[in-house]
Amino acid sequence: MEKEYKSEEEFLKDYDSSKFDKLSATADILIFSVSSSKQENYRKLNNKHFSVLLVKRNRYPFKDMWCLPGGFIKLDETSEEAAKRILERETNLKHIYLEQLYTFDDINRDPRMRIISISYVALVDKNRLDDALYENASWFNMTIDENENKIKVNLDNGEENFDIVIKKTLKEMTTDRYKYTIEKNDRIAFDHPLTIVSGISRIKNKLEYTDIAFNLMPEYFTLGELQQVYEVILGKELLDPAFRRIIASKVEKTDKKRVDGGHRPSNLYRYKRNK
Amino acid sequence: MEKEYKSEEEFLKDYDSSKFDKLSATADILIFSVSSSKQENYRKLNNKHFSVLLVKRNRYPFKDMWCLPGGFIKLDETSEEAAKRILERETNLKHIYLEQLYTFDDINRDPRMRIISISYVALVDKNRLDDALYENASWFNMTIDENENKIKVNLDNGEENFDIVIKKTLKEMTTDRYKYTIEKNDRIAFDHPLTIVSGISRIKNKLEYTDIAFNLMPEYFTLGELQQVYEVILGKELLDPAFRRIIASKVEKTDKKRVDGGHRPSNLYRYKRNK
DNA sequence: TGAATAGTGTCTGTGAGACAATATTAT
DNA sequence: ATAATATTGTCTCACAGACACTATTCA
Repeated sequence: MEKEYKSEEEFLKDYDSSKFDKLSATADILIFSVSSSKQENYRKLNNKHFSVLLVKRNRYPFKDMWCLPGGFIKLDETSEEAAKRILERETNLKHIYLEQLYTFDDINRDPRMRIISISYVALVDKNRLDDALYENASWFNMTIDENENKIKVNLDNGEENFDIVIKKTLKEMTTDRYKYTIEKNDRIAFDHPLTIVSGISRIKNKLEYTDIAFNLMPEYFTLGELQQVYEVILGKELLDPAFRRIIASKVEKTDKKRVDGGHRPSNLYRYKRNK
Repeated sequence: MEKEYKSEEEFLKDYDSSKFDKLSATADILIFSVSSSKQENYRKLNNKHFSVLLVKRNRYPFKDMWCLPGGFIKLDETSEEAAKRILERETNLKHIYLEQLYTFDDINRDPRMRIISISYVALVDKNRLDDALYENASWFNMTIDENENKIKVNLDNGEENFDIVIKKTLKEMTTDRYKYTIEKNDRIAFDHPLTIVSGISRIKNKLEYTDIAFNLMPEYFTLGELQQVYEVILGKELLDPAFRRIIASKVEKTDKKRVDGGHRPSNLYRYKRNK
């Protein structure tokens, strides 16, 4: 039998918050960037890679495995604030592109207790980072190989190299939507392989119909560099003229040039907001 | 000073889960559908509306206001399972299109305590519903009016009629992404106006590049009806030939016909998965 | 017969894909 | 001179927007 209250104030004064189940929540962040590796041939451009920042766990659970930077959400901060706090801790940067991705909450995703993970995607321009990373953190280049049924992501930080494989199964009641399950993974903690794959998929999609790519770029860039960023994320080559046509309205030419090697120098452009 | 553990088992046996902050979580569901209202003129088609199911709160907090169907997530169920449980309670239906929308977690979004809301969008075909709704629930037709800075949604269930107004402000560091803040709302509880607007926006977007619309349709439908569904959700009229071209590959003609009023009968179609 | 919806034909402009051609640099 | 990238020109084809036209029903 429930007591009758006359006002919200009266109700709240009486409220016993302990009668409902409670759980812990973490904010986990996919910090994506594009890295370039030097080429042997002085004429050639640097190779670019789509990369993600992972942290080596130095404590249980999943000790010695890699995981996404993350941390418990405090009672006096939102998940986004927690994400920003962690982002600053890992990269020393504020004002970074950040967007909520998905909330993962399988019952046994953490062996300790019920912990849900509110995941975020951050995009950073690696040029803004000093090389000094937070302890145990490392950039992994990703090579993505996707077909109808599976997504394979190879992760390589120069020292360790391993694959994660995710199985896609069509959800009933709909098309175009998949349920992801981990098929192979022995180096990444928790359900973070799912987070990685979801994040890649989100960024791939948004790349085509938004301007998020510019968050991965420095202030001045060449159209070739920009195109390479699109290419490594989309995982396919684009035709120069088509790319330039599409991108034309989003950039403005500057009077600077980049002299790069044994080939024609290129103009530097800057991001221009539309309208 | 942290104790050294030799194995994960040992660590877990010792683990004290009380040392981290805990909070409650609810699953809140936007149940969308398309309703049709009868026309006076026997020749005309029924008017269609994009509609959402709201529940009148009969207890504090926000007593007597409308809110989304929802409930606390139990420790032994995922948020999706909770959403399905609530969906079945409200509509008596299983196997409904359901997708996670966003996790809202402003610190003071609930006056009782820290409660985060993991929101879901469900799409139902109203024809599958018996009219007997769960207690206090009611379908509200939505009329959406959006410009660069604001989104106004008029809600009407035949008895009550009111507006919510949401202000859009561009997030820094990006284009195309907005922060939503409630500018006007006096009939809807919690931050649910934000949830409603986010859900509308998600469905509008997905309508154009996925097949979700068919989740709002009965098994057999006319192309005119399907077009109307697109029109009421997108909030604009479409040209018949263009619509039929686009949709052609997703439907198959059946030998049934719908005889409707003082005009030419139309063929009934069925959803056909692509390839 | 007329009002209403159902369904089709076709012109036009835009824009992506494809490929060729030209420009410029360091060694 | 050559290998490499930078940049532009242009043809074609697919397709969306626009609008006109025909078909069919019931009161």
